[in-house]
Amino acid sequence: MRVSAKADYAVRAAAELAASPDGPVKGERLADSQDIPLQFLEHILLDLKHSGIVRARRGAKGGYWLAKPADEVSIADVIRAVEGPIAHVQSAPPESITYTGSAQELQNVWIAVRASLRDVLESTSLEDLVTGNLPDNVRELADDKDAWLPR
Amino acid sequence: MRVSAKADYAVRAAAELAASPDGPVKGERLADSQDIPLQFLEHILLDLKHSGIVRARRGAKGGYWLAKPADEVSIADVIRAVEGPIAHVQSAPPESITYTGSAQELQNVWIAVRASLRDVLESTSLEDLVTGNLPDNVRELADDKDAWLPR
DNA sequence: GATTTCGCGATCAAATCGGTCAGCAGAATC
DNA sequence: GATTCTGCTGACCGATTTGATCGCGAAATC
Repeated sequence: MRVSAKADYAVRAAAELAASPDGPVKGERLADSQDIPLQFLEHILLDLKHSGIVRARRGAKGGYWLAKPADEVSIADVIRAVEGPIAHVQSAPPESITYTGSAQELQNVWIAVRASLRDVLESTSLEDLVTGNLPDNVRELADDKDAWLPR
Repeated sequence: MRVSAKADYAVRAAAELAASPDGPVKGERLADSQDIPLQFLEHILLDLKHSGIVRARRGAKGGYWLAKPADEVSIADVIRAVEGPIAHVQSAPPESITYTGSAQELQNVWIAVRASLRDVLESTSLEDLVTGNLPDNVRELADDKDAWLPR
């Protein structure tokens, strides 16, 4: 249940792209501005490219840019591009697992977990992220004081 | 963002305990009924014991039982006992991370992610799980047809 | 054709994951 | 009090994942 460095980096790089007016942005600039190891970032950007979130051109004047408008790319899209499915249990999707005995209802819980993650990550676009205009449901969750307490 | 085998096992074993009328349940029976490797399960049960969720007695007539009523133990408690904090980003709690530039709002998103996970896992008790009587918010999420679709 | 920048596979050290082994420590039974 | 049962615990293990780095090829620009 943790967010990997890779996913975190990916979202930050994508945000940086979303905030840059069109035209290619060099990998190095992304790495600098978000303090991400350049060579690692390049692999991440490659993943993003493979899943159609980003485009790239080489050579001088080359760089990366978003393949779609920033309001059509969700944070979930970005995470999936680098990490695969968002909420797997034992490496299998929750809808494919069945439990026996007293744990029978557990599948519903994992489904609910995935749904609640999606509610946040799917509804927040890169544009929401860079403008600070988070969707109401997300803002509500983040504004709850208890949400900031560790456990 | 995945649920480990350990966490899955832990919840299932705890559910089995919650469903068993008091009196110690042997590790072997838990392992059998939930199809978990016994020796691995014993480590898990030890974690649960160390965090005060379970008690145990050795020897003949020994076994494990819940230290508290099943409606006072949440699934979140169980997961935390074996996996540590529920939603860390790069191994750090989201409230301790600060982002710069275009990613400044990202912290709020991670906080919201954690909050939404808590909404599900904290509100569901072992009793809810074994009776199938899931909290309304959880049931609502699980009943959504879209929640069952892979992505 | 020189330079710049991405593309991508190979490699790597360290950590994590899922699990087994073996031996010790209490509790019950005889 | 000896035996048996069952949990307690640390050591260990192979495989995978994580978080990178290196090196070289391929495109684009000048």
